[in-house]
Amino acid sequence: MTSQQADAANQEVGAVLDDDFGFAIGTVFRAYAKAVESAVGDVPGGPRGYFILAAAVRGEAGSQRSLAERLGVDRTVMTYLLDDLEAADLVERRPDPADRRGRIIVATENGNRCWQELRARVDRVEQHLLNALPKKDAESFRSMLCTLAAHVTTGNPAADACEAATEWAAPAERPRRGRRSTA
Amino acid sequence: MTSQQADAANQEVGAVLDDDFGFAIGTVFRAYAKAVESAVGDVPGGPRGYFILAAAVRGEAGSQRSLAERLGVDRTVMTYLLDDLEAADLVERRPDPADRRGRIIVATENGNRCWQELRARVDRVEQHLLNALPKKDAESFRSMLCTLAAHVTTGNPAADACEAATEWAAPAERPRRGRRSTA
DNA sequence: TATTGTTATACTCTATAACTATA
DNA sequence: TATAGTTATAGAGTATAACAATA
Repeated sequence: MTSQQADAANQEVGAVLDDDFGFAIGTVFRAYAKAVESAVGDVPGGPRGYFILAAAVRGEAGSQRSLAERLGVDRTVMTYLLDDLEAADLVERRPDPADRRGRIIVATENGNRCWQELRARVDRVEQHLLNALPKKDAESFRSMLCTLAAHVTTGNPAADACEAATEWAAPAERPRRGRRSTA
Repeated sequence: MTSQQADAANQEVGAVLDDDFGFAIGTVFRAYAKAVESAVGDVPGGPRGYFILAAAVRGEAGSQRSLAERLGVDRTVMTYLLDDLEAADLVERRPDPADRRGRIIVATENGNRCWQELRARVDRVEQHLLNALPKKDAESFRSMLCTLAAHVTTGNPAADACEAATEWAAPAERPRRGRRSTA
C-alpha cells in the first residue's frame, strides 16, 4: 500500500468511526476537556478545579459530598481538590450552621476575580468547539445537551438498560498486564 | 436553613449547573461511559476494548498507533489492551505486508460473533440515553455530535483558542496531596 | 446506628524511557 | 535518523478502610 493509499484509508476510517455515537461523544469530550485544561492554566485540579470554583462562585456548591457526586469524583478526592483550591485562596470551607458535620463551599473574593477571567476563557473554548456547527444548530445542540444532563441527573441513568454481565469469549485468565506479579 | 429549604436549593443547583456546557457534557459522557461499561460486561478493557473491537470488526482499526491516537490512549496502553483482547480471542494482530514494523488489527471470527451481541446492547444504551429527547431531536443531536467529532478529528481542536497558562492566585507551593513524601 | 469529612494506605492506571525491528 | 511496537518501571491518580465528629 502506498502512503497515499494509506492516507486515503485513514480518512475513510475517520469518517466512519466518527459516525459511531460512543466514539463521537468520547472524541468531543476529550477534545473539550483538553482545551479547557489548557485554558484554565494551573488552577489546582485543572478542569475539575475550575468547575468546583464555578459552582462555588454561583453559590451552588453546597456540601462537599453533593458536589463530589455531581462532578463524578470520590468524596476523598474532593477533599484533596478542595485542599488545593483553598490553599490557592480560591474557595473557602465554611461550617454549615444547619449540620455541624458538613462544610459549605464558597468562593473567596480572589476566587470570584479569577473566575471572571477563567470563565471568559472557557467560554471561548466552548464557542470555538461549537463553531463547527451553524450558529443556530450550535444553540440547539447546547440546549439538548443540557436537557440530557438534567435528565441523567434526576432520572436513573441508563443503568437499568442492561442488567447482567455475561461471560465473553475465552475464559482463560487474563493475568492483568502491566504488573506482572512480584516474582 | 430548614431541610426543606436545603432540598429546594439543591434542586436549584442541579438545574443551574446542568445548564453549564462543560458540566453537561461531562455528566452525559460519564453516564454513557458507565452504562456502556456495564453493558459490555467483562470484555477486556471495558468500553475501550469494545470500541477497539468495533473498529476491528468494521475493518477500520488500521495500525495500533493510529487506533490509539483515535481513541485517545497512549500507544503503550494500546499494547496492553490488545494483549488482553487477543488473549480473549476477540482480535488478532496481523503483520502489515506494507510495513513489517507495523501490525494490522482485525477481528477474529469469535470477535465478530461477540460484537453482534455487544453492539445490540450498546445501541440500547445509546437509545435509552437519547430517549430524554423527542425522537426527531435525538436524531439531530446524534448527527451534530458526529459532525463535531469529525471536525475535531480533522481540524486542530481548540488548542489554539488559548495559548498560554497564566499564573493564578496564591503561588504558594501546593504540596501534592495524597502522596505526602516518603518521610 | 448512619453520615460528613479527613487521613493513610494500597491499588490501578498511565506514561516515561529504553529496547528491538524495521524503514 | 525516524517510526511501530514492546517491556519495565516510576509516577500519578483513585479508591478502600479506618477514624473523628456529629446527627
